[in-house]
Amino acid sequence: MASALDQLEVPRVMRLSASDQIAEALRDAIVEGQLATGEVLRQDEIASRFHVSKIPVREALKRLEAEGLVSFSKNRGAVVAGLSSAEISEYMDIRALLEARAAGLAAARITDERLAEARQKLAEFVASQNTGRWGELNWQFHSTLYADADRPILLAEIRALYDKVERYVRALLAMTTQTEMPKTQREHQAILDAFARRDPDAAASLTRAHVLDAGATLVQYLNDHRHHGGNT
Amino acid sequence: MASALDQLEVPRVMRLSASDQIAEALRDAIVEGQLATGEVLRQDEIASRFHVSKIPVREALKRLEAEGLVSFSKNRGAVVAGLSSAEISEYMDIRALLEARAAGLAAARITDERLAEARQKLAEFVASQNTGRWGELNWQFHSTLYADADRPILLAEIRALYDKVERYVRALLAMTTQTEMPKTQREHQAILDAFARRDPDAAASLTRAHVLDAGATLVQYLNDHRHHGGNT
DNA sequence: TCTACGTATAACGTATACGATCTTAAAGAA
DNA sequence: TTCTTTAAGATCGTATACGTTATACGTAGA
Repeated sequence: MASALDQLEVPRVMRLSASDQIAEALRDAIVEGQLATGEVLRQDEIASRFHVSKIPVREALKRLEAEGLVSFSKNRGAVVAGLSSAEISEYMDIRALLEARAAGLAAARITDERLAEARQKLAEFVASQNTGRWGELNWQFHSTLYADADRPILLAEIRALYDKVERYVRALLAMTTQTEMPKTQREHQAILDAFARRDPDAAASLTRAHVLDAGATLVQYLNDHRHHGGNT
Repeated sequence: MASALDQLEVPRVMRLSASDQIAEALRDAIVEGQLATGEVLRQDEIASRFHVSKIPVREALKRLEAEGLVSFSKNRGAVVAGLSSAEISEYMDIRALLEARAAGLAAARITDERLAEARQKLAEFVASQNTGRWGELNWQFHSTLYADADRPILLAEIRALYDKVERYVRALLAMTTQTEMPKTQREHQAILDAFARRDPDAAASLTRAHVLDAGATLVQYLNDHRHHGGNT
């Protein structure tokens, strides 16, 4: 059945619909903190920036509203949603539960190859000087560890939670570079060691503590720096 | 500032945007199982049924896609999303974690009034002959118990998980009415008793077991009745 | 009869258009 | 001056319109 057609690379332009592409781009911008909380998302402006009409823009915004990243007010459009410190605390608490579960499941079954991969990611993280990439490297390290749990939905839920708080974590990391980083990396190493021992209970409890610690640090930082704990 | 105008009830016909109303209606129909898995959701048909154009319909469908209740194929439109038994198992596992957390938090701080309210809901549930309302009554009982946890986001996450699996739970309940119901109600009573004792650990572990048990029963039922474990 | 191709029809995704609502700022009243 | 009113402009939410893509069916050839 081999033929010259097998060699043809189909360009497959337009892999995603316009609304999906816009949702992706806006999500990235919000998650990375390029769009600040409360910023108004004017449909016509976004439309012309992407060279499309408002229709796919609105569909993208509706999707992001469902994801909790933007919020609509009737006849007043969409703004980038923000989280109060209480809400962030809740999300980190839920993350701790889900990540501990994923860690416990994965630690019992992680392969040597995956372990090596996680080691590699952690080394990249430690070596990285680019603070802008820390969020991504941190995610790659943890998600690699969770991969052998073989729980795609659990992983997706964790990722969704990650996206909601990522901007706040970034803001904190940008401040406390040398203060917090060694502790974070010690925790990472301890988690990796627990996985290497195939110790599910240790992996789970260290992961839970790691996330809760990050959450507590984050909430304290926000309560200190936000004048009186508002959100919007 | 008082005037006769204050007494006028504004009809407030357009309380929600068209797309939000349609999203609500479609979500209810999917969650209640009125729209079967795989059913095609034709935009023009839905639009004419609601007396609107396709635009708000598409926005509603995009929102439901983000919620995981429908799925789009490019240029082929939307269908009601389905879950494999593995996916249902994952969701129930996550529910068990989150509901146990909510139960543990709430049991420590539940008020007498709330406890009475939960007792009332459970009595309604036990007395109800209308199997169609069981899903709602079950939710009301559990969410009443969780209310004093004062964790709105945790509660919303639990609700979202509930919505994803509700149709499958319903399908099961419709079958095994007399077999499973006494056990379920015994578990409900035990949970309520744990709350009454303000025993967070018992409330959490009983709730976890309750959800996991429902999940296991559900998955077993589906594996027996779905010819060879497919989804869609 | 069966397979491959071509055309028709239906549905999708998006652009354009338009009334409705909100915002802003100027004009007028206190 | 300061507060209220009002009119203009901007932005939203949705209807209509249109090109594009998938599916179904009929037709030609083996």
